[in-house]
Amino acid sequence: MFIEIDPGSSRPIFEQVTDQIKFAIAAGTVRAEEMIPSVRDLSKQLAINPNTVARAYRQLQDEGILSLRRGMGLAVNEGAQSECQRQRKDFFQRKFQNFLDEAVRSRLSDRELQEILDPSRWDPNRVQPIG
Amino acid sequence: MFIEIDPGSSRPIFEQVTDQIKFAIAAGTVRAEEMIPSVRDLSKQLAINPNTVARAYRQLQDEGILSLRRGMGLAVNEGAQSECQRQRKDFFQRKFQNFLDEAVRSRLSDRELQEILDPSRWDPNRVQPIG
DNA sequence: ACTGGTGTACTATGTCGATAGAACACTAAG
DNA sequence: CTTAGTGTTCTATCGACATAGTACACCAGT
Repeated sequence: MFIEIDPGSSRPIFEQVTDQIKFAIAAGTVRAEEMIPSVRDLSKQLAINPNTVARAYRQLQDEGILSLRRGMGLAVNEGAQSECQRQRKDFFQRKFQNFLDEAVRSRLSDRELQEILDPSRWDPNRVQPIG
Repeated sequence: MFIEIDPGSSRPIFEQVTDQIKFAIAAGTVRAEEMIPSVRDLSKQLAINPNTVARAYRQLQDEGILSLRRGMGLAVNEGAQSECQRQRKDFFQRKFQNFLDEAVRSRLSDRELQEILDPSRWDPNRVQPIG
């Protein structure tokens, strides 16, 4: 499981963890019935506090994504992948809509918006999927 | 000057204020040599603490966007509009690039991304410019 | 001079995210 | 049984953000 954390982001770290674990499940990096990294392992890998990871794990249990195997760790639930795929799609849908809304509210010109969204200006090599 | 604050956002309120004032200057809602609302007026209008507004104003002075008229208030500087337009363009450019990067990193499929970005699915009436 | 309106500075309080460290109950493996 | 590794819970501390309230120096208008 490969996760990246941005400490400078205004988004809380524990939410970044829950997001990225959901995305990993949606992508099939971890499949149903498989175990996810332990609280202590992931906290060392990401150089963050174990409590922060534990908080993310607790929330994923509350959402029904993960289930506790006592003494073993946490496992991905059966229907989790399709659920995470739905949430991922919704996550980016909402994010892009917020982007458009804010652009309109700040009176960004159509010409400027078109330039920003122009696919021919994207850099497909700037970022690569993790894993 | 019309500004909207989202108290639930993880982005600090004082940064939301600086952003929106820059956007208002970029849009020409307030022009050079004009005064912006007083600390106390804007804090009442937005229902936030005067100290929060003061912090935003102080930062805008440090950036050279506003200038102090002692006893009067703060005025928009001469070259502020073009500067704010540059920053606004850059702000949304960066925001959209982050959106794309995060989508790629989470392995969102090209088909899903295309659906989200499809202009024919936008709702042009959902949001209106402020002012 | 006086009043009222500017921005600014300061202390105190509360919330929230994050860290640090300890302790607990549970279980697999030796 | 012992050991080591699970997740969980708790207290304490820190920093950033926001609020509340007060005080100050400055200036326009009357």
